[in-house]
Amino acid sequence: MDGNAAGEGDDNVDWNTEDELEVENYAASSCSSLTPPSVDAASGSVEASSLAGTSHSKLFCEFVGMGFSEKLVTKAIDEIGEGNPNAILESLLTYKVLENSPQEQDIDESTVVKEEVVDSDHSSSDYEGSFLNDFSDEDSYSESEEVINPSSEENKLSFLTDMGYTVEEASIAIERCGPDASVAELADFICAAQMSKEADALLGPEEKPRLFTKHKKRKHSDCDTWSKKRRGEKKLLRGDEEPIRLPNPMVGFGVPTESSAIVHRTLPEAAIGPPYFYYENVALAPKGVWDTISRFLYDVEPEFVDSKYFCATARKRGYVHNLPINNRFPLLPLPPHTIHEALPMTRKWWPSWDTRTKLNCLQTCIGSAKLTERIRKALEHHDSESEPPLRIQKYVLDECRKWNLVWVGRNKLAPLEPDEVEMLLGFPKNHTRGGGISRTDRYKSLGNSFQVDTVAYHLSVLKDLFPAGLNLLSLFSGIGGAEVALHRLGIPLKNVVSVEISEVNRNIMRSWWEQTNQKGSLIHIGDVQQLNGDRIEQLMNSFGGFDLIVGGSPCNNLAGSNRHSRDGLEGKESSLFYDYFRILDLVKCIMSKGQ
DNA sequence: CGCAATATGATATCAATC
DNA sequence: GATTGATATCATATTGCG
Repeated sequence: MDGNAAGEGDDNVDWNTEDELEVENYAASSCSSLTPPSVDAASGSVEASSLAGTSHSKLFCEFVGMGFSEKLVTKAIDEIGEGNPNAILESLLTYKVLENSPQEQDIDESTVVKEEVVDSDHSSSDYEGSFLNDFSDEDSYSESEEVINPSSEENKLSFLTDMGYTVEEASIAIERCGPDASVAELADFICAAQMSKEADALLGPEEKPRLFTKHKKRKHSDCDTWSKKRRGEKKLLRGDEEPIRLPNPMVGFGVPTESSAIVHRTLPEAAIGPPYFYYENVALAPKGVWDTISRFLYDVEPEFVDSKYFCATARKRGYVHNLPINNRFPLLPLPPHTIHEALPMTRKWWPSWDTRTKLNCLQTCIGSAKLTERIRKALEHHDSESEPPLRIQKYVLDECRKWNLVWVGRNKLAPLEPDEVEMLLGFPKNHTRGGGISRTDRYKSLGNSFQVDTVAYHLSVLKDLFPAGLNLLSLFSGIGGAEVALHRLGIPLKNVVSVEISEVNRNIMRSWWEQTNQKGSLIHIGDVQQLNGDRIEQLMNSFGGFDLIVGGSPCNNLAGSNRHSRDGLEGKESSLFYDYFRILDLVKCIMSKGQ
């Protein structure tokens, strides 16, 4: 790939590594404006974070043009920074494969490579061609290769078979997706193929959903109308986005206070458990994100719910799950449903022109003292007996809505206290307090958490199904919203495997676990990427599988309040969604094998 | 160094309007 | 149907302080 676009301006970048990972047939078709990548001259020394923020750089386009998926390219660039294209390429080729490795103690200078990567003699181009051709003979695949060569098909293949796919499926996927497809893409492909088996009866094989970004051309109206005729409301094709629409009102399949509840739905065959799964993220994600999430999670339609139907604060979230939806019941006692009920002290100072009855979404940051001072001064500028001018009212209300301010005195507004946030989200008082946790961390942990009443309503159907308790795999546990919800529902927790990167959050959760005298055992794991098939299988063998897998993967690259790196599902943290899918699919496969 | 305070838009949807 | 305005949003980078 050295030579083409790179020749225009960045010859200073050494694209040839020792690894000699050549990518041929570079075609920058998907890039409208192809310009040379703007690589800093001091390539290696550039701090990753300084450049990683730019969303769709030229470098990005270049890699996409090579045939890598957008999500992987973004992830790689985010992890490495644009200053080191070699490392990005390496990362693209190694991504996901290396997760086979259970340990990651020494992270050496080549950021991506956690495991010894010896490869290199066979540059991929010659090798893969022959490999694919020879592949019809299964026996030719030898397990003797101990050295992981992430760019080789063998490892992709073995990784996929480790995930539980058949050799046939894996090899077809490699063939269809191309030699440079990552394991994530391959798994995606196989998954989609499995999911669309039923659809085959209706759709011709050539009209299956094309999940990757390598679409050569867009099949436009013909396909569109064709599949619409067949499928009615839902279109499978990507490219001409038919985004999932958010419901209005955002009540999902039903909430306790509204009568219009859907009590029946038909899950896709591939989605049916065991185990039950429950995935959560922000509803207002960038376009296409929920389509992707839904596609990965076995085509289950997301349930979008605003927590304002459960408590005094809004929280618009999407939930993808395969739980039953009839006979749900809410947590008791019902939490306060209005600001006045939740925060009675504010009523005394609440002006009549502030018509809010619900708070907006509780976030990870709070309004500053400077802001509330500015507002106070603005309000004091007029006659105190009368209402402020409409212009002032609007300014104040805008800021109140933006920062969730409440009235605590005459002309005096304030952000919520941490314990008020705890209460509003359904956590026990002081859940996040003490033990060396700073105030800032409390806001952050709480802002990233579930609204317990909302989640508990969805999980309540499990109470009858698991009267003796359940085994829970909790990914991205945070401060344990799912655990608290199940506990408050009276569903015993037998074994809980909790994966949470933040030590602060792990401490909060362990503290809660001890204070609530849990009978089961709590196993903490730090990093989802460490949770590989072997570890999962070992855990499952020790107590016989998981009944429920809960996870809300990071939203920070999806959330609107992120000014810096709203990169979508391919962002550095939010792409961990794919680990949720990976682990869920692993568990599914292990459990479907029937012990 | 940890912590707190502060400033910093962009994206998406919906409703009204042209 | 296109445009415009209103509204909402599980955040990050930087700076200053103790």
